[in-house]
Amino acid sequence: MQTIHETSVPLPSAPSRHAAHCSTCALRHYCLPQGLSSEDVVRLQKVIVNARAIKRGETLFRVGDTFDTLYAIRSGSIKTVVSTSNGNGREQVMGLHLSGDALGLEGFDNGRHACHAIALEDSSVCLIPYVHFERSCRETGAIQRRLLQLMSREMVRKTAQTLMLGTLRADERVAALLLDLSGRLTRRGYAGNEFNLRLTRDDMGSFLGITLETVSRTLSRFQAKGLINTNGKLIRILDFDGLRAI
Amino acid sequence: MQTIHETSVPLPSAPSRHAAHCSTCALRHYCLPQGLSSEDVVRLQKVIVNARAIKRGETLFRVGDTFDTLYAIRSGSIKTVVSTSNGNGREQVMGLHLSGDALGLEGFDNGRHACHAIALEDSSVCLIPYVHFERSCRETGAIQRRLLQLMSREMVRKTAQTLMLGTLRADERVAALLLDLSGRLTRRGYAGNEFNLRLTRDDMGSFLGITLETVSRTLSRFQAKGLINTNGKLIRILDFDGLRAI
DNA sequence: CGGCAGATTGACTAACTTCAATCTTGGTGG
DNA sequence: CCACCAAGATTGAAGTTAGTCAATCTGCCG
Repeated sequence: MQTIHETSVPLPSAPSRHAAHCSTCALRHYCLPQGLSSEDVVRLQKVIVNARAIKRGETLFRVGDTFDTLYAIRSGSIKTVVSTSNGNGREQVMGLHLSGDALGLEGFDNGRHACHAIALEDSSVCLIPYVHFERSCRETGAIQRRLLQLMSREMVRKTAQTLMLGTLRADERVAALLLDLSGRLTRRGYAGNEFNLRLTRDDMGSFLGITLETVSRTLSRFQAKGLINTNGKLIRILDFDGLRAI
Repeated sequence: MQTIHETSVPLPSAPSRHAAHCSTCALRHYCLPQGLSSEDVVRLQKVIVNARAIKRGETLFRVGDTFDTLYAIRSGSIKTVVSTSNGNGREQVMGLHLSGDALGLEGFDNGRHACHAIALEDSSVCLIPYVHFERSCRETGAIQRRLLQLMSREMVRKTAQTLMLGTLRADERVAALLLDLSGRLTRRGYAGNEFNLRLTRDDMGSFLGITLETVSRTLSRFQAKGLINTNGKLIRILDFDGLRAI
């Protein structure tokens, strides 16, 4: 009954499945179970399928892939990318997802994924077959509520992103990205003032709606002002209030 | 008892199909019931509370309001507005919602609304108390699936908006707005080539991430090129392909 | 050690904003 | 019903920001 659709998941490389039943899966203790009772968590465990590893640069799913699996990042980081329907080839980095984040929720709409998900570093994700998950939602109100909350949160996040693109200037956008990332890392227990930015300048620019040159110039200017210390992808924030004040 | 198409294709079908029993609430025949069996629709009817009228310029809900009700627009149009958390007062029109659209789904996240909803003309909305609705979701898989799909669609829409703000130039944005509106009106059975834009130039600019002057200039340029005919808020599209080609 | 993708920096340019001056329209009170 | 007023729309000119093009520079990986 526990059919795993490995074949429907479009990874070119052989997926390495963990033997352990996802004992350290981020989904179980970060992403979904918040606010669930222990019985509910047990129930949820049953529908979570083993984690699976993807290497840097590999694709977890692509636009148009059948949506039959929810993903939660167990470790690493993943970017999502979409293209203009216009067909003129322009594409944009839409999201940067860290460990504990859910992935693929946009697929509900028409049963197919609406973006590409690409690993920014060697990562591992949990897979949750959607059919099993849906049943759990129906059986357990708390799980259902949690899913709705997750989707709603994703909408709020997207709203913030739209607001950024609609109202902020280039330097404000860069500052906002650094502060957002810092906060998310802190909440995950990592250092919030010094981190390794996995995105290239090109990716950052795409995400922020500016060119890679503007990103580079802005970071240099921040450094000159003593707000940050940057050496390629390694970034250290020296003056949080200064960044917020931009 | 009329059977509503159990279609797996999630595109909103023409509302004219349901126009026959379109007597009271848009939600009942447009927004939610797509893909539901007739028994499910009956079940859904029970939780829908009477419509409520709001006048032009009035606010349906505000940021911070307790989230306990879902809304669906029965007639009219409503804009949603958010402010930068930064507190520097900048705000942006985030969405333009027409009859049949759901509203307020962002409130799941933390139990409070994350935006203002303001009527652009005299409108009426359906109210669905959330507690009742949640129960329906649990009882009926189809209703649950429909809700998830609605939220997912909202995410896809937001993604498109973000993509627009991140990649398009001013004239492309204006063209995209006109075409999007035209398509949505057509799908609702209205004329898609001539419509009354309820947004002010300021609102349009805010939504598109450009200034009202740029909006005005762009519309004038479109008119000079013979793409549209504009007289204040009344807009007639003369050359769809020309607009798409921008 | 060499090749190459990514990053930085500079000079120039295009696009959009800002400021400002009318013009138009819709609503309201006399 | 009309005149008036205020809000919205249009258009012009000047100013800024960010984009484009191009030339290095850096560091990583085989």
